[in-house]
Amino acid sequence: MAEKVKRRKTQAKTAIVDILKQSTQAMTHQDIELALDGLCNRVTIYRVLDRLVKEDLAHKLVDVDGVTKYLACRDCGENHLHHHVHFSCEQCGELTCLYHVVPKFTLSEGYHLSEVNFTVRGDCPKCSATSSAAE
Amino acid sequence: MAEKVKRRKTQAKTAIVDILKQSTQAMTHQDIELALDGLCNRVTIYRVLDRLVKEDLAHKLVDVDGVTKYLACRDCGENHLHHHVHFSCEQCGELTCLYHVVPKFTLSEGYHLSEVNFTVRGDCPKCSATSSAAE
DNA sequence: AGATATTTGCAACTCAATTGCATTAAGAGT
DNA sequence: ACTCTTAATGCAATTGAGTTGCAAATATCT
Repeated sequence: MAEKVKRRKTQAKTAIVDILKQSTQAMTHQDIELALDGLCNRVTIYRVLDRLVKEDLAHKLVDVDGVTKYLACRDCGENHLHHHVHFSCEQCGELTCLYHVVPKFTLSEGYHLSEVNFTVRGDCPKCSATSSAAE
Repeated sequence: MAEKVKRRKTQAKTAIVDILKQSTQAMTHQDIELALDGLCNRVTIYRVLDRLVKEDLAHKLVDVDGVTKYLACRDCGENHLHHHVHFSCEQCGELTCLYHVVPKFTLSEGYHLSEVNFTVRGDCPKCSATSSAAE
């Protein structure tokens, strides 16, 4: 069932992993394409990202507004799940992980959990500090 | 700032509201188009749905996999926010509201919350009952 | 019924993401 | 170092969701 595929270390893959690791927030395909500055084709980026997700080197997550973003696996440790809150700032658009904020909830009998996606929208500390004068 | 627009009760709007109200789960644009069976144009559905969301008659929400779905406003009461958990079944693909499951969490200082999207993936009671024999 | 502005249909368009296929290049074996 | 196998890439074309501009239709008010 589990297909064994030999992965290769390529220029594109290395570059994309580096870019993701350097970013503190989730990046869109476009962000990555821009950062790569023509190093490889658009399609290759999609394919590399898919592979990274399969290899548990990156997370793929969807923002509140439906935008797909990627994030390097970092503090995930053994559980690859994203149990913590993702914060999506309405002003600067940044999507960051609040690793320390883990919501508590209980599912009813019969529900089997496999994956979780908690996204909270609002103003991040930086932006709410800036805009507080305007209110 | 708040534009006052006179809304009209049209055939398409009435039909779409009915369809959404009859469904126990969130529906995609495609689901609705199918249910309408040619009653109106694709574009009209998009526009009606936008209006319904503006009028607080429907919710627009994005599934874990990035698929946009719509849901009739029902038990929302005064707060239109979706603080409860949305459950997305991996097997049957249904997206339902678990109104009684409200996660508890605390944001750090400086974060201002405006909207929340909690989606949990896994197997719903129906599907996990069916597939339990296979394991 | 008539005036007016909302709503609709149509066609064309944008944008993200996918696919097929020929070519390139990892990396394992010799 | 050379060869072989197959993963990875580039390119062009395609799909599918969602949007836009504009003319025609129609709901609502007087």
